[in-house]
Amino acid sequence: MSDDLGKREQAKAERRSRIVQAARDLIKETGNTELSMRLLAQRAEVSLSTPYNLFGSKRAVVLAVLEDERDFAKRFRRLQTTNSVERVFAAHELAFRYYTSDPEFYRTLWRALLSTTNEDDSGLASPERLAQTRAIWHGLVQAVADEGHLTPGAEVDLVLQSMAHITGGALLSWAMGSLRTPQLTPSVGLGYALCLKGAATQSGQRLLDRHISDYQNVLSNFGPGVLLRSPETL
Amino acid sequence: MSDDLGKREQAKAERRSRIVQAARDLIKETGNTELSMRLLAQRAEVSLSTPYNLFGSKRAVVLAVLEDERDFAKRFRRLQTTNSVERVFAAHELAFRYYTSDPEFYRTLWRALLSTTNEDDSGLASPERLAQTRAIWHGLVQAVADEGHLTPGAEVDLVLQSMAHITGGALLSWAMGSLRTPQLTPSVGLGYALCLKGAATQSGQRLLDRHISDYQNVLSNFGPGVLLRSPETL
DNA sequence: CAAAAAATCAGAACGTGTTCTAAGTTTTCA
DNA sequence: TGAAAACTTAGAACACGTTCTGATTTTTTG
Repeated sequence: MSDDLGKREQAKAERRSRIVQAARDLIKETGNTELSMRLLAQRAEVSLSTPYNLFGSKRAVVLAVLEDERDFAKRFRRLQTTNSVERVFAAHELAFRYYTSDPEFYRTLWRALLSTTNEDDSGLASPERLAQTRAIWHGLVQAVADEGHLTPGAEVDLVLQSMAHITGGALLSWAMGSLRTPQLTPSVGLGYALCLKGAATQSGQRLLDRHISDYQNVLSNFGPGVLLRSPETL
Repeated sequence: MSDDLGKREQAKAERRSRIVQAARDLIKETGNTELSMRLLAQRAEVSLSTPYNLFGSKRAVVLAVLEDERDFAKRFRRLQTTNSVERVFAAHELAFRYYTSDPEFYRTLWRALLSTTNEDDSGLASPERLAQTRAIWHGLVQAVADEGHLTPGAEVDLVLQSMAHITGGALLSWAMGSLRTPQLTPSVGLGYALCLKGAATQSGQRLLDRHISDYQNVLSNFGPGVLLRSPETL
């Protein structure tokens, strides 16, 4: 009776979390095997219809698993570094540690997101999460500009967009198997550094050079056996 | 009898091309609607099994449509510009003119490639085509380096990789609806320019600055209504 | 020319995501 | 308390990609 959001809503939330948890467990167990909605329903002890009532599609369920798992914003807050440039790369490494710490899991997740057809536009994350991480990254790069490391003519939003493309492209290659897990973080980091340096002042360029050579060294150590895709993807 | 590759092989090639053509027609007609294998077989006047015998999967058929449609290498050869930097962007605009000239078609194609599960690794293009376009782009960027526009320490292959990620990420956003068609080419071009400038010498930076401001101007004209994704895609 | 090899064919079948219907069950509300 | 609203449920159904079978046709080959 003194429930905050009613008994009905509470039961719904409980089913929701049971579904998300079952989905996560199934992905972690079967790994490569794509999880099926029938199996998921069985595991979560709900009917096949229920996930569709509560989430709308398999894609939405997988997305919920992802958002349940990753709490980038929280971890990000306890990030302290000397200058804005260092903070960008600390955030980057923090973000990608999720993927590299459990590659099988996140690769499956990412693949499931890609494979399910997106009738509307939906994108690859919920609007709220999108806005949140976008705000974080905007703040990070804006700080670089505010500290005088970016050319006044450079538009922060456009640099961010290039960085977003690098992220998406790298994760795509990674999910498809063209990019191996140890290369993922440094490859994206190098891309960030190059883009930023392309918009940087001399002081910024100096700070970025160290990261560029660091990432380059890591990547070069993989030797010529590295699988590379041409810029002309299609 | 005097057939070059036997009557049987010839008939196979004929069926192959009929299937590819039917697939292209169906995509061009129905646009948004994903083409179904049953409809495709009916249209190509073959049985449902035949496309699987000849191509192996729907993904492979779509890929064949793509390679049939795009002949980037051929068009690329008659590209003449003053210096290596200009040639990079001329090639870029040439490559993306395919997509922007028939957005519906290529978006559907690109989506079909993403949606079909890739059990092995296969990537997003056939190995031959991949090697070909990769060779072209490697030559383009290597020329920039050879003309002294790139820092000696910069590794061409790694710059190429960043550019490849930008391409993939942008096309992904575009296919998912986050990036609109008029923004596609300038957005990728800006990314290329930033990455290259990040690895460029002063002479190279001067040449790239013009492209950067050009692309920035185009993109700024779309106003603040631009849909942007954060670097933290997931 | 006849046997053998190769490919296509129609059609059924499997598992998939998703939708729908016709019951049940449980909460809400007057 | 009792009616109404909200949800879940089991189960069938649809279209899809893909695989398989057995019969048929066509090309090669000796």
